[in-house]
Amino acid sequence: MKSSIHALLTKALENLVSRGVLESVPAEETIQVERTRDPSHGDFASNCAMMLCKSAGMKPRDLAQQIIDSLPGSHWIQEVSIAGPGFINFRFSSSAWHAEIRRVLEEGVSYGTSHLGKGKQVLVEFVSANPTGPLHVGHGRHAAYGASLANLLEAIGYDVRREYYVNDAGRQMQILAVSLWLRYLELNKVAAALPENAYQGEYIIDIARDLQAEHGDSLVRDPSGLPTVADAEDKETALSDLIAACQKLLGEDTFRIVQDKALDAILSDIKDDLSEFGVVFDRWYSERSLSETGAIDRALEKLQANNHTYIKGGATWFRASDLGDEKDRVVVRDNGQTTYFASDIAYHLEKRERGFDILLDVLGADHHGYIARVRAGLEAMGEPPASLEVKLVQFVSLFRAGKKEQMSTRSGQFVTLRQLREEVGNDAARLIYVMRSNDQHLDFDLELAKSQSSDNPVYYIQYAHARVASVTRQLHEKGYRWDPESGLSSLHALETPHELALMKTVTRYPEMVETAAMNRAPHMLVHYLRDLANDFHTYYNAHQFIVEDQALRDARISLINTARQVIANGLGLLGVSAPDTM
RNA sequence: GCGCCUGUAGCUCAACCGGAUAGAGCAACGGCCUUCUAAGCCGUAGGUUGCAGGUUCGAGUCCUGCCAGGCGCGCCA
Repeated sequence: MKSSIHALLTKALENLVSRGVLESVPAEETIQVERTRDPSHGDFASNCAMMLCKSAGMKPRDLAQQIIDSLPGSHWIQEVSIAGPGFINFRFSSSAWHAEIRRVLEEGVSYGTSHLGKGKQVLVEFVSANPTGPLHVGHGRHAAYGASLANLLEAIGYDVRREYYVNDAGRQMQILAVSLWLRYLELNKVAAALPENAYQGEYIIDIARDLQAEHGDSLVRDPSGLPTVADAEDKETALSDLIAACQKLLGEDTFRIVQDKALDAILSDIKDDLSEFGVVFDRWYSERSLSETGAIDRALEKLQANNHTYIKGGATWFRASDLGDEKDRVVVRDNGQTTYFASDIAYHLEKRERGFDILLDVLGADHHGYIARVRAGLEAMGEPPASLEVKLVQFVSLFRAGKKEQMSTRSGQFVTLRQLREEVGNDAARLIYVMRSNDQHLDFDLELAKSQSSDNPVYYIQYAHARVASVTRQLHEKGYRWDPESGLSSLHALETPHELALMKTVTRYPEMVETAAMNRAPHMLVHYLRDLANDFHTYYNAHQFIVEDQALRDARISLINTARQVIANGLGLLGVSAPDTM
């Protein structure tokens, strides 16, 4: 509906250009059309006269009048007027609303989808948590946000792929391997201290048990010669020494067996967890594979070929500061190993090589330092830096009975995503996670999420859906049958304020999907669905749907079914179920 | 010290690239179940949008400077 006004305005402006009133038709995005907040202003408003008055050398209201005079006729438009400083207000005829309501029922599950993003490929990378332990509640927010965002982008026509970058290389994996092996020694009654800065979590013991079942005591070695971490001044360095000593003691192949055991166990747990949460990925991209496939070498060669590197102190540096980063970055250490950053830009280069137009990364707020350097990397490799789009997700604080819970992965003290899901349910978790803007800290209150009350928006929205289903059941019990065609041709019978309001909210859905997707803001959809549910509940309380008059009954049932359809579609994009009974 | 995010009703938050009178929920108070699910609805009350300037027809939104909170600034990943 919005786009039809947009089209009318564009036509009018073209007419004015041909008559010499305006110099040129402005760019598409400068012609803004918005829903009005106040119904007395009509249904839609445009500020284009105010935007263009300066270049036209006219007063805004005079230009607005000229634009109105140049509008092509349309039987959808009932009234056009000038208001305030120069707004052009449009009011749709009831037949226009009825046509849109018909569309909802005809298009069904695909109502709200569009082709805005057609032909563009987007790679949404999200979660990408280190596979060193189970996902916790913070990762859950990334999962819910990324999945909803990907769904939204898909709904407006983008070709979307979802990817999880698996950090299966590097120091954290080595610490994990050592932690597992020490736990395994424990199970084999060999005394060995687990350093406090190793992974302490209970889940490591479970994996150690598996390792023992598979390998018996064949991986046991005498740990007495290993360095201790506990008394060391610098515990991180001491831990590195311990890693090196373990690698030597076990041998590279055996160490790898232990490490891969930990990786496989944890990764498969993460996969199960996410899949149960309704979050699926097209690909789990191994960091390790980047060096194996030569992607890192390709990236480094590109940097060198474009003269963006230099050698200092035996290391290879990338001149990131030339391209907007705050300092230069090491890509190859003096010991010849490439850095995590080298993998990172190689991964992003590889995404571009696969043909993605938009590289959309969902990252934790603590990663904001990456943006400048990865963009610099892309630019240095000859890729457009703007192709990288980063959405930062702020932290989640978990509250139980008004008390904040502390979390730390290494110490093993955290609430896992799985525990959260079991406690509050997938639906409540998915919705509450995306209810707030991504750059807003989220206070996740467990008691609130569990409460089956109006505090809890998920129930409120689902309840609206269930009520429509319930009305349909009642309808059949009373021996009636809903005739959609009769309902749609009787929509003129719906003229109470509640009915008109619901009609307008329902038909706002396609615009909402578009806005939420373009703003990368699933929370806008949540707020919309709450509004819609509110309009429905209000209507439900004010009027009886199952009435004697067949035309009126069919019209009302048709209308509430469009609300049901839109709620189902919207919740679907958010990964939340739309139950028929509650 | 530098950088990113945040600051809106008692609390948790909205406000669609700057739009018309800043909106919801919770909490508080008062009403609505012999009628399709009361997990609901209606009403009342609640604001100098952290502070001070600036930009313009118009600023919660943009710019500058302060104040407060969170996070980040490794040849870690």
